Amino acid sequence: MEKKISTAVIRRLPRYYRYLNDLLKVDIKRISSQELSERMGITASQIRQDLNCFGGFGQQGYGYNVEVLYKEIGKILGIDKRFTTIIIGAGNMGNALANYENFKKRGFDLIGIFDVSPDKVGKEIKGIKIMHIDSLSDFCAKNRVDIAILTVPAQDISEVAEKIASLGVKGIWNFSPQDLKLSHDVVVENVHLSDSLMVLGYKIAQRG
Amino acid sequence: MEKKISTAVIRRLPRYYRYLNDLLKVDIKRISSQELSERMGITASQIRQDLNCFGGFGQQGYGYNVEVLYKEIGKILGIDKRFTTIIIGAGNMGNALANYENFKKRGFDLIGIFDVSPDKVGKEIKGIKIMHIDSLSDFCAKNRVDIAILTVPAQDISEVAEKIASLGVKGIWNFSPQDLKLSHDVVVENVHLSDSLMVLGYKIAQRG
DNA sequence: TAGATTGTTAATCGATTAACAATC
DNA sequence: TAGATTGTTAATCGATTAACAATC
Repeated sequence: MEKKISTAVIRRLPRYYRYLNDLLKVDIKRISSQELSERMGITASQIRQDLNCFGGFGQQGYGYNVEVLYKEIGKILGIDKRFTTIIIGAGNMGNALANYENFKKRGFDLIGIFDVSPDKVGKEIKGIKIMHIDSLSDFCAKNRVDIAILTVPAQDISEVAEKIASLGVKGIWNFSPQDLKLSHDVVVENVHLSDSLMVLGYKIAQRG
Repeated sequence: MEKKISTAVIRRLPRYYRYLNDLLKVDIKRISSQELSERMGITASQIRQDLNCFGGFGQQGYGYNVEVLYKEIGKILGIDKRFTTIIIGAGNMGNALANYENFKKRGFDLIGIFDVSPDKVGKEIKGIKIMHIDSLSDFCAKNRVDIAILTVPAQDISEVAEKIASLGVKGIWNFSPQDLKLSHDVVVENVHLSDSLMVLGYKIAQRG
């Protein structure tokens, strides 16, 4: 019976990963929770608590070996694993994400792009032909698709999402402004850009 | 002495706003916290608690008037206010954001785009000329800029961010993978896409 | 060994949920 | 009025922080 790890902890992992990578770049070999805490702006206690959810990666009196910790967090995050992804919606956002070099490096392989627009279908992004969304089922039958990236501009997202979910996709990265309610067991990660911008606006207005 | 409203509450406001908008669209005039709770997947108690941070928008025995509540939350979020924005980094992501219709509707007016690349400077996106980043100071001196949207691909973001902050920008919407540490009092809202994708990967791997 | 710093337990703080009196 | 549902206080739950014994 493994203990449940809270979302708050998980969301901090990529942050740790980034900071450790920065340390590696400037050749820092070891770091204490205290020093890391100062750099990241969180408490040393929280860092130790977080890391100990996954194991004892440090050493008393020494701190943490940066490279070891970096690798361990990478392992926890599944950096070694590879995921196939498809993008649904070949608009500006879909295009931007298709061109994000970082994702491939992190184990996410783009294998298909879909759209409804006849202007787009047949064209290529990053050497990948844009297919019509009607061929989605076929494509998923022939290829294992782990993650669908939804960048369809608005409206009837739920239908598309439901379809994707039924095709055995394991996760959805949702850029549409809608929340998804799915009947299948699919992991959904939302990126609600408008929400984020509105929060920024609120905070600015508040600051006076 | 106004009571401090937690970030958790504020981050839920845009979500309420969206759901209320959906209700308006299908002509639902009133809603109880109970019914909204079922739609949104959060507790009725939390909804009432959240809303009462800002005022008593409901009516005992009746519930909430959808339109009134929608407008009130809009007011809280500052939807009536207008913010000028500039985009720094005219790459794919900058391009995608510049083309986002929603933002204008929500009160965010794009008034400038900047880049370093000679290929891009002089070209237009959405009728806005891309300027060289060296002209940023000049531009900010001549125009009030509320929000800077940072979509510079990587590296020395901190320098650019620090500069922007010194020019009197009130908020930064940060799409770079770095966290910003600024000496000025500027509101920063991060959109760490790689972090988000890694969390998705983690959850999928976990699900087994 | 002495000093440093972790791993871990206990204390605190804050956010969520439950309960219910107020009131439409 | 009776029924419904809010606004709000109190209880619970979970996450963060503090403290310190274990140990390198």
